[in-house]
Amino acid sequence: MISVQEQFQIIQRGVTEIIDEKDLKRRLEKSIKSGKPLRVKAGFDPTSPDLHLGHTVLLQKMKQFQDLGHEVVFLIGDFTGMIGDPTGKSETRKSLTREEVAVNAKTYLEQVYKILDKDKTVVMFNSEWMNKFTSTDMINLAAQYTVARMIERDDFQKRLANHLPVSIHELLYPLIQGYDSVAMKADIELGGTDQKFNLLVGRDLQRNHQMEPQVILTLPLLEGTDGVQKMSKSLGNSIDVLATPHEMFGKIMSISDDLMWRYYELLSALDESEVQALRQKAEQGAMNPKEAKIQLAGELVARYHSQEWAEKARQEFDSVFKNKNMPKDIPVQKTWGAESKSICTVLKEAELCSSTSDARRLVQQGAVSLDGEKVADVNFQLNGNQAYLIKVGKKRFLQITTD
RNA sequence: GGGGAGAUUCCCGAGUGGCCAAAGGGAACAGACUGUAAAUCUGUCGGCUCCGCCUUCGGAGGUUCGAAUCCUCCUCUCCCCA
Repeated sequence: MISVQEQFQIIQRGVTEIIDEKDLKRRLEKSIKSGKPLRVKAGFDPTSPDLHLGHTVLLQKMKQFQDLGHEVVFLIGDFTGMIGDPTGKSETRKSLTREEVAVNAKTYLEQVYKILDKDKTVVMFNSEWMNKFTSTDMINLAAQYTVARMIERDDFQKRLANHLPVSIHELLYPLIQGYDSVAMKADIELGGTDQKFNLLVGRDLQRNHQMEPQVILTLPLLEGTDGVQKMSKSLGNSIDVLATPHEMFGKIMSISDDLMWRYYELLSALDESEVQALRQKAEQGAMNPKEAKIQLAGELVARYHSQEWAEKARQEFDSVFKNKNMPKDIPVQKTWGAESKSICTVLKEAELCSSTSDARRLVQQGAVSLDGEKVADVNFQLNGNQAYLIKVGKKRFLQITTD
């Protein structure tokens, strides 16, 4: 059994805040003595079923707990998902239907096991206990918190200050999340820094239920590819865990140099000191930052696919962007009939651009080429029954074949 | 219940009768450059049979030669009073 100190070292790494450290150590000690693992809770909203790198910061931490022999509970907020967590939202989220939630939860789990140990993971749904909740129970729960305390929360404060709506049911969200901790007797709860308030409510409610309050661990939020907002599917700045090797590699290569270091810090398995060393080298010009980025992209692709794919993705990237070759897996489409079609029509029909107008603009900007020749004329006609290689911008390709 | 403010193109946000497909910023896309799809600079950014036409400014009507801008009703939101 690993000692308290050693466990603490591992747990504490990369964590923003631990409330409360002493509690955590005490509980670890108790766990070692009794041989009873701690129950670690992390809740997920089944709203956006695609797991991205932002989620993995938390999942990696969960994995560490698993490796330390604790019981990790992946809690799917299928009940709360119908409310929609107001955290960090500038507006009320739309509620999901039961069916949507169910489908999303399933998709979610499939992806989670890319990181967590499937056999060791306990999955719970909070509808398990929340569906049994009566209106009376709900009122009793709501009675345990005051409005003043609830709207202390940052998100509510901001929205209130900006004259944006806050619905009553949103105030219930932190309460239900907190009650989950009571229902499942959580020892520890993990969450992003934006979850701090909700996690604290869990402690309060546990106390009210004569339980020892859970220890809470907050983890930093990963910024999306834009480098500013937190990674989220709905903001379109995410890198999905299920992204293809090429896509994942490419997206990581496209982040800014500054952001790369942040990704190193939060995602890489490298030690802090190793990252520091790398950073120094790059900043002193002893190493091209591009190399550091390639290394990072390779590491992550290898983690979610394989070493082999990482290598392939790197070669492909070099080939396409460094040596300006054509990518290998160009989408192929059969030619149409005998009649000729204008270039813009072809681009639009092949969904290489969103509209004919868009196609015209691209042609006018010199972004479109045909068999390596730039197309300058918006009305350029392509013959039917003829093979072509179309390129739009740097990354959109289409091969038209005759057979 | 009473009084006031507001809903604008992907997002934020100007615009209060024609000069508005609608300022500015962000995102996105393209071009140049480059160490890469970084940074920087430039351009584009409703649709179409594209130098012209069509459809947008919460919804439905109306006034007007002409409305995102004025009027009426409706939906939603915020603030103040009770």
